[in-house]
Amino acid sequence: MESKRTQAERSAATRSALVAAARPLFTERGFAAVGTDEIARAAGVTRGALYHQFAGKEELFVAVFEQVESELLARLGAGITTADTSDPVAMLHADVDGWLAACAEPEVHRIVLIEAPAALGWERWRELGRGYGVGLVEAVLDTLMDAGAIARRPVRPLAHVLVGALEEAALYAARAADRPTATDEARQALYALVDGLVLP
Amino acid sequence: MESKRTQAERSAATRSALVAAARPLFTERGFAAVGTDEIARAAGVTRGALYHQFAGKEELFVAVFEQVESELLARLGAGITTADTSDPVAMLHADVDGWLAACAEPEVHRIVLIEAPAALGWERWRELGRGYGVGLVEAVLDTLMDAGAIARRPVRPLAHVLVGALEEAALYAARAADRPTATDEARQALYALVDGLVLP
DNA sequence: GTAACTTACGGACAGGTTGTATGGAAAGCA
DNA sequence: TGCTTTCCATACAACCTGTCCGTAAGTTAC
Repeated sequence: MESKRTQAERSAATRSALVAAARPLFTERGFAAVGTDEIARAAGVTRGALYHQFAGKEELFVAVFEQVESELLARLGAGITTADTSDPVAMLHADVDGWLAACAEPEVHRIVLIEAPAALGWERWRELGRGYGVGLVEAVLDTLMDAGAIARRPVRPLAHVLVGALEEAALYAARAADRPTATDEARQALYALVDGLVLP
Repeated sequence: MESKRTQAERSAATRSALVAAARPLFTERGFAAVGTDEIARAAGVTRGALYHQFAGKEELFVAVFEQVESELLARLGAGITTADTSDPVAMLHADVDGWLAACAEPEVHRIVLIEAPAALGWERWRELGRGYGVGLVEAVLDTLMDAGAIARRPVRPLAHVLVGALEEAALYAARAADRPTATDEARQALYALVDGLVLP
């Protein structure tokens, strides 16, 4: 019976139902264009439940954002930790490829790259993202600097700049009319950029 | 007398008053957080005038965006056209410096980099920006490719990726607690990136 | 110059949105 | 079982956007 559910289970079910309902709506129409009533109805509850579980619409968006980000991180992290540093160019290229492949999903580029910075503000977006994308790039750079493959320099700013390049490349590729061609163009541009970092 | 103003003058005055009023409001609080009534009152008119002059709030934002962008372009273009291609590294570094200096203004990074992609959608943002930032970077790259300073490759994707890096660097620098240090870190990171493009 | 017409603007209205307050149902605890 | 706390639905208040209509200012025709 449903009656035997514990409070924690009830809350968790409602929260995940709301996040699951909001996720495709935010992906397709953006944060501002979709209302809380539509989300609640899609989740099979009312706005009352939404405002009980989340401080507001923005906090619900944060939950969606973190879900997408953590999935993205898990996906990229798996490919990165298995690389070896003896061929830094190949390693960097593999990372670029993994990123572009992941960003082919509309969820990532719409929620993570488009809506989040405006809905949350750039500062909070970056703060949340530090543990994700930027942190990952920092780890890669740090590994390669330790291995002597690229010049030692402050990691964080370089990681930020690279993340900016990666994000823009992903958007360029994802929104183009001829997506395969654009993806390849973006890939080559990123290759050119990261190859320049590797010491001869 | 006011009575002798022509219709075109009246419209132009109202439009520029609205844009001038909206610009600092959007800069400080963002597109979504400031209402049309507040803008109209700050401009000394009513919402009726706003909706007569602009199709909607979004179109007013576009007018603000284009004003900021065109000022930015004029500022950067002046420094770029006077450079010479004999020293490509110095030329690229000068461009980077000019960009970072321009983005120190809150108007640029808030309106152009944060609000615009979400308020207008990434596609329209990019479309409007093609004539501005991306176009400028394309011009620089094209010049250097013609001069043989960097390898010939598709210009547009590389320009996009670089613009992404430039934008993220500007945001990183502008929002840091210790801005001078962060600006220098961002500058060095961008130098490392663009230096890697220059042929030996 | 004035009459007919177009453009610019102010005020009021309808529709929809977020966030809150209130009441009841379900679960935890004694 | 009785009492408290948590969870959720409904109703409500305060917005905000976009539209409608009336009026005033400017333009054109006669």
